[in-house]
Amino acid sequence: MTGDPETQAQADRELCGLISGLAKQIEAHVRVRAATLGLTASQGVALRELTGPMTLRELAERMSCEPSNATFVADRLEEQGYLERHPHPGNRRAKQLVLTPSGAELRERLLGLLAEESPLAPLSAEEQDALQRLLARAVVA
Amino acid sequence: MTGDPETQAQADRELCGLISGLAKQIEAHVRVRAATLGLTASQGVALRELTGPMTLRELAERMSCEPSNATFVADRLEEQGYLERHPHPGNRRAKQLVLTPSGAELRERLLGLLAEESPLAPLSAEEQDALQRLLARAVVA
DNA sequence: CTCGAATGATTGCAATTAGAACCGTTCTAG
DNA sequence: CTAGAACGGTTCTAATTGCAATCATTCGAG
Repeated sequence: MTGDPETQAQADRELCGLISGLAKQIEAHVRVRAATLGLTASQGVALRELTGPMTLRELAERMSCEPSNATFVADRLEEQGYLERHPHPGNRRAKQLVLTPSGAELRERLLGLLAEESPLAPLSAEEQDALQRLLARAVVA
Repeated sequence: MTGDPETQAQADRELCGLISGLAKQIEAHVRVRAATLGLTASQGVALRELTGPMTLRELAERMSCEPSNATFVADRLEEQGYLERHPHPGNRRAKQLVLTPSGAELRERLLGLLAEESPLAPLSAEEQDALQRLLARAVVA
């Protein structure tokens, strides 16, 4: 059933290329939409991932980047008045990132923009669901 | 059949996170393996994608990056004696990137390393095939 | 044939990003 | 209780990356 190692390795490489290509495509999609709101691509990703109050480390995790970079992005969002660093209840080391009202409103607008012409739109709901399950099994592993 | 827009949008966002996360995971995998051969992550990706002589633009396409970056990476590989820029037959603008013998040998070693513990290994051959088809439909679109 | 647009590659510059070092806080073994 | 390790965040620096401008070559309309 399993093909020879040579073919397998080649398929593996092609898959890597596809994943990285799609990731860049998604990033570019976020970039152009975020730009219309005066945000950079990473600010857009951060806003997208800020589904609620969370720690900086958690944001970094969701953004798939280093905490130092998340700090940088949070600084910018804070300067622009979209985000606040609150003391974390129960852990004096951590900070809780909280969207301001204008930040929450901006996020809603961004989500609306991102929903338009998503790079994943060519896939049906069922296909997206299948993709979700496959990826979930590969990641973290 | 299709769920409400709200749920759909949320699934879309989660999918974006998964894809970007897996892409970073693959990049990290390449990074550590390439490092053992004295290469950076992008040099590793370039070597992986250099399946044969190709133009710089084609390499950039395969690496999902800008041509300027591909130029930079090719410079490094050329300095290290793994790559040569040949005049392209039939198009004097283009250059043909060709691996030197030592470059080809290094590539083989890298491919061997990359095959070990691939982040995609948790998926069966059938699952990888399904993933390949789903991604191929989304990308380029 | 010829001129303007498009292509392939490179350069310089600005911005993003990762990595290591660091400080304060929290956890834990003894 | 009390080191010492681990954690969360920030800062600094270096490396990577993308973007705009440029040059040479090629293509295409007229």
